[in-house]
Amino acid sequence: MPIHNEDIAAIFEELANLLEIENANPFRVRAYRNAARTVGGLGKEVSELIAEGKDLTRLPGIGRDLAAKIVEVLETGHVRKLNELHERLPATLEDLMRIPGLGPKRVKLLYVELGIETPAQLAQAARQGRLKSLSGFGAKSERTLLAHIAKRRRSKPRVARGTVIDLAEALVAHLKKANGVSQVVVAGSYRRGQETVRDLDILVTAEPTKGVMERFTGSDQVDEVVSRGRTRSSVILHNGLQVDLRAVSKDSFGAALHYFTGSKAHNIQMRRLAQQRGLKINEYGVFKGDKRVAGKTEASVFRAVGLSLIPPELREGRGEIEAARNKRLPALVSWEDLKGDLHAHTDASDGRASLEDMARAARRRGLKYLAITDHASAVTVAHGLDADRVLRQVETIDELNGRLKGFRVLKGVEVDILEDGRLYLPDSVLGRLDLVIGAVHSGFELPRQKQTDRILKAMDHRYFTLLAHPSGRLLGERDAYEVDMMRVIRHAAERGCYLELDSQPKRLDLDDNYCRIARDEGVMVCIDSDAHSEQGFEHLHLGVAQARRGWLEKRHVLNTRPLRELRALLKRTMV
DNA sequence: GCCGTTTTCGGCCCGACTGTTTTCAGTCG
Repeated sequence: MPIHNEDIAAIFEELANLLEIENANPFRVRAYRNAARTVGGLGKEVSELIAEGKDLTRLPGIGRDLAAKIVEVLETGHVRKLNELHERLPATLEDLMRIPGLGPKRVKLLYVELGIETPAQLAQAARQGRLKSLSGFGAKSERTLLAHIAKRRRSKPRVARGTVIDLAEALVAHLKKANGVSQVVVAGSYRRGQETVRDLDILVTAEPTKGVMERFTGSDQVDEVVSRGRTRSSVILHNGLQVDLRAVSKDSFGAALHYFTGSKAHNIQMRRLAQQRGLKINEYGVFKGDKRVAGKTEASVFRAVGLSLIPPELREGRGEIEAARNKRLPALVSWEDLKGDLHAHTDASDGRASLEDMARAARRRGLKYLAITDHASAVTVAHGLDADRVLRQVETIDELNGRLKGFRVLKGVEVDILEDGRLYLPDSVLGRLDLVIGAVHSGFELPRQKQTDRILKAMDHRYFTLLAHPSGRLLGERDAYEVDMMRVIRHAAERGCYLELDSQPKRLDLDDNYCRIARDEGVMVCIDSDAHSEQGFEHLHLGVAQARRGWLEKRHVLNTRPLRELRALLKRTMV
């Protein structure tokens, strides 16, 4: 059973929780939390870094002790330190910690004074009115804890960012109508373009703040008001999503926007940097003593600590501050850079619009070319094309290109990679096309080695150009299949083929980490819509955000090239 | 437990809101 970074992060997080309950040095606790965040947010598997001979103590927040514990987990699957703690504290205390309103101090009190170890025991004690005997607990605590347990409102699952965009924009429009409001921005992981979000953080400038707070907590979308203050309120919507609102003055807007955009790791690094320069950063500004020296704009905050503005998508504490300091920030790819789209479907397979309608919709979006890549598949649910129908579509495209001005439809196919690595269509057909996208649509359960070999073999095919949605994951629905992505990326580099970044809200596949690795390994990424309708091209915005999170510049993205250059790149040099 | 153009000790990011208090601890982001 391979140990993944998330497993190590979970162990460190549990160590932090249990140590906190034991009243350990809070900075020691924080060290475990920082390490969990570092390992969890790492692009590569730690096991891989070790295999490459990298020194783990060079990772931020990882020193000798924690590096040794990481190795211990990888080698044995557990950490002795955690086992020791479990001899004194039941593992189920973690479940209690996840109940809103319960932290280490109160969990410890519950356990030591009342012997409560599980949420069920807590509920029973609350119903019997026994919690009131503890200092810090009252009748209100008993009621709210019971409600939380009944609703099972634990840590909420993350949802795909693409599925909350409409909601976020509706909330912004709603708040803009409140009295005294001038600016409304969704900050947080949403603004950083993260593929999934746990909640929405909305920042407003308002004077006074009363009107906007009332309008926010009184919205008919709100199921429950968690907290309501003068500058900060928190609600849970009917769909379960938590939304936090923060109001600041205009003078603090930049500092607050920076602070609430995060990420946490980025903010901590920024504050350390400020400290080193004798400055203090909080959400109201950058301060030298009592004097505010910056804060009206985000740029002013960065400038105050000697940095140029770091785009939100990079603010993950993955080296962006160092890059800014060295004036080596990437010039990130943007929506305007995209010249075309190499992955779209028509009603010939599982799309909803005709070939011509799709082409015209792409042109309306400002694109110069579009590859039609219907499914060629044994999977009948997608109405896959067979060889004859592919060839007939080739003729239709030739005819359409004769009529379209200033736009080119490319002939392609999304062909199934069979379990043995062969492609579903014969060379006689594939050779007639401008590009061939290979995709895994079956055999998700193959073991890692077989899955990897299967994909590598497909990439060796003389007509293979692009690997579609390389991991196969569906956010919130299906995990990625087991595959050695490093070998896939390196093989793409050797064979001169490309990797797709599929922009579908639930795919966003490649993910940001592998985009960055592809960049480092010299493999170009293609940001595709995988559109199944005329509206599907909108999703390219999501793909661009993901690419930016992966530090990709225009030159790293295949479909930023004009048609002539693209054609040259699609001609495989290796055979 | 980590970390170092004020180094190997003595610091460690910062503030708002709630409930239970009577001046604040605990939790959260």
